[in-house]
Amino acid sequence: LKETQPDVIVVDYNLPGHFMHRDIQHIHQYAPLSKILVFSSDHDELNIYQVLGYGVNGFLTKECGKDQIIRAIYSVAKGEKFFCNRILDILLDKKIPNGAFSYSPVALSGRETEITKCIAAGKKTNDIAKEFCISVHTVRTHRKNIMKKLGVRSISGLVLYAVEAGLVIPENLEGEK
Amino acid sequence: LKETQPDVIVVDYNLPGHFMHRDIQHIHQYAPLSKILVFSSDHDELNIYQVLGYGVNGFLTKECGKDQIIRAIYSVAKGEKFFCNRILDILLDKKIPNGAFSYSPVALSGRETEITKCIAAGKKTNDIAKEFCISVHTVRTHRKNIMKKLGVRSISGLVLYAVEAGLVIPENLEGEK
DNA sequence: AAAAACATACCCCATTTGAGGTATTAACCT
DNA sequence: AGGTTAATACCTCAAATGGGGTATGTTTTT
Repeated sequence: LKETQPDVIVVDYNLPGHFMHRDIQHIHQYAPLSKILVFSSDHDELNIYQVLGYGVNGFLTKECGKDQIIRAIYSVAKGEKFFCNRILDILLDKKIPNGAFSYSPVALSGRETEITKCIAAGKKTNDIAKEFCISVHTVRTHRKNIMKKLGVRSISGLVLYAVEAGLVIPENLEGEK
Repeated sequence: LKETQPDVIVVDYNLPGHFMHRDIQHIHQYAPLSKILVFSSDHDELNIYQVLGYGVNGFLTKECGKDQIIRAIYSVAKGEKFFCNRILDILLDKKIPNGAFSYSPVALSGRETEITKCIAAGKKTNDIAKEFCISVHTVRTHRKNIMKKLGVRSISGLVLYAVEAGLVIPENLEGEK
């Protein structure tokens, strides 16, 4: 592999005794210039996310038609990315809950939303109270109402909601250090 | 629009005085069977996420070549999804930080990772101790070490890290109710 | 063989959460 | 005028957190 440096590598992982999803990463390391097109029927989303994270250029599932497979290979070779519908659905439905419908089964009030953001950003009740010039009690009351509305029993749940609702972008972790 | 119900609708939003990104949602409502191909040079990622969340079938940016645009229209008409590289990069880089490189400036040990997952999933220290059959003290120690490694001072920060690292999927909030 | 990392367990203590309340004021809806 | 929601503020109390330690045994690395 190191010598050949192919234009496109088509990998089918999760075949018993063959490549595992972890190996994709190694392929990427040994042949960094090659385009990687994954072709797998993996159904484990975490696996799929991980593989996508390795920097592959395309991902097809076994449900794809021949036509699509051929187009995928050409597209990937050209430097484009090619993900089949199932993968895109995972990416969109699961990771982009920002669409109005998907995160508003419960509606937080304006104030509640602001406070949710702060909590998710790791701010302490005290700091939030200062920031908005209101009493700690008020912040606590808001938080309780929020958690009740969301049906969540911990900060963790609240943060997950905030991420899901797009109130915080995880990468902004920096500010919390 | 309601009468025509076109096969494919190509929308260019964010043109002053024309469609705004919010309108995409309405198009989707009035012509639910039409495929929507968005063509925009929007650079606001939150906007883009939102538009993607509305259920569009394709998204091209102004950097796309003619060839790609044509293929996009045909693909979308066929029921496939078509997103150009820039959009896919946003989706991948921002939402899938699983790549070894992007989340391993610090490396948590195996146990630490497991415990991080649990904490991010909203489990209490007690429950985690029971789950792994270890002492609460141990869990606390692990958590402290984790937080130190991550340079984070709260559960919130820890959860954000977990999301960023792909250890939890935000939508699994359900289990926390 | 020595050093570093991991997993384990315990102590202390001040601060915060979570969960249960109550209450007042303003704004908005009908 | 009467009801609803929002935002504000306060109370109590058990439980959990965060920050600071120490310690021991087992791997893994050097």
